[in-house]
Amino acid sequence: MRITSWNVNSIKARLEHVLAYCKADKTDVLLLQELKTTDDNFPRQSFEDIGWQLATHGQKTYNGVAILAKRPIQVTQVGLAGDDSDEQARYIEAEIEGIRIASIYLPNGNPCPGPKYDYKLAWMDRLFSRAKHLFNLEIPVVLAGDFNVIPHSIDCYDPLSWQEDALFREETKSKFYAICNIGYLDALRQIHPKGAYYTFWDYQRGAWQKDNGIRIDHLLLSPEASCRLVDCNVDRNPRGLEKASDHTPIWCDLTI
DNA sequence: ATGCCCCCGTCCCGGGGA
Repeated sequence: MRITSWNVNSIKARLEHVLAYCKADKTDVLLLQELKTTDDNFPRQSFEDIGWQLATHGQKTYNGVAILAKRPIQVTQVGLAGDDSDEQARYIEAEIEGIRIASIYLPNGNPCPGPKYDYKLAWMDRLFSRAKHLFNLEIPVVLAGDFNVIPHSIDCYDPLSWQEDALFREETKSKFYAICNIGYLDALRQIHPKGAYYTFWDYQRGAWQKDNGIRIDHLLLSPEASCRLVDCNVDRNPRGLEKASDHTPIWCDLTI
């Protein structure tokens, strides 16, 4: 089973690209981030028409996450627990074919320091709690999405210039490592220990043309999932299309 | 030090993204 994560930067602006991806049979499960629309305005019918099922957690203008699949989706969580005052739509989780799968849009956190960075760190603490809870279920778990974290220097075209950025500073990485250290495996690095596998290129400064990218979209696997991991990679093709998202899909294949 | 580019919306500018 192939599981793919893609920050589409507006589902309405990217609808044709995403539909084409589904129609081309590129994946079995598609996790989306940055829908930038409400559940009511999500183009649900377009996907149902091609036989896909979907669960969305959207909001107006900003954020928004979704889980799309050819198989039945049993939603297990909408929104990230731990702060009742948090109204940002950044987490949805479901069970598909016995695998617990989360679509995650972790806060950016810039400018840093500041309230947005404080929100990012608090959100990461809440994600840690959820990740630990899921880990203890001893089932296959895939935590996937736009983590807005550059894990290591190898994941950045110019690490020095990102040193103090909210995506790469030590406090951010520490909290990301803490989640990994529960026992989750970075699927991309398990399959490809070395080399640049960027998932995001800025629209500005010709970043795509110069391959000035960063790896911030990740697939984290619990032991029950990682023992089934057979392949993982970044699909750079969608980033080169006209009217592309600034992110490109990352996928992993699990046996059965 | 700032903007570049792109998306959104009580919409032609400003907030947010990363």
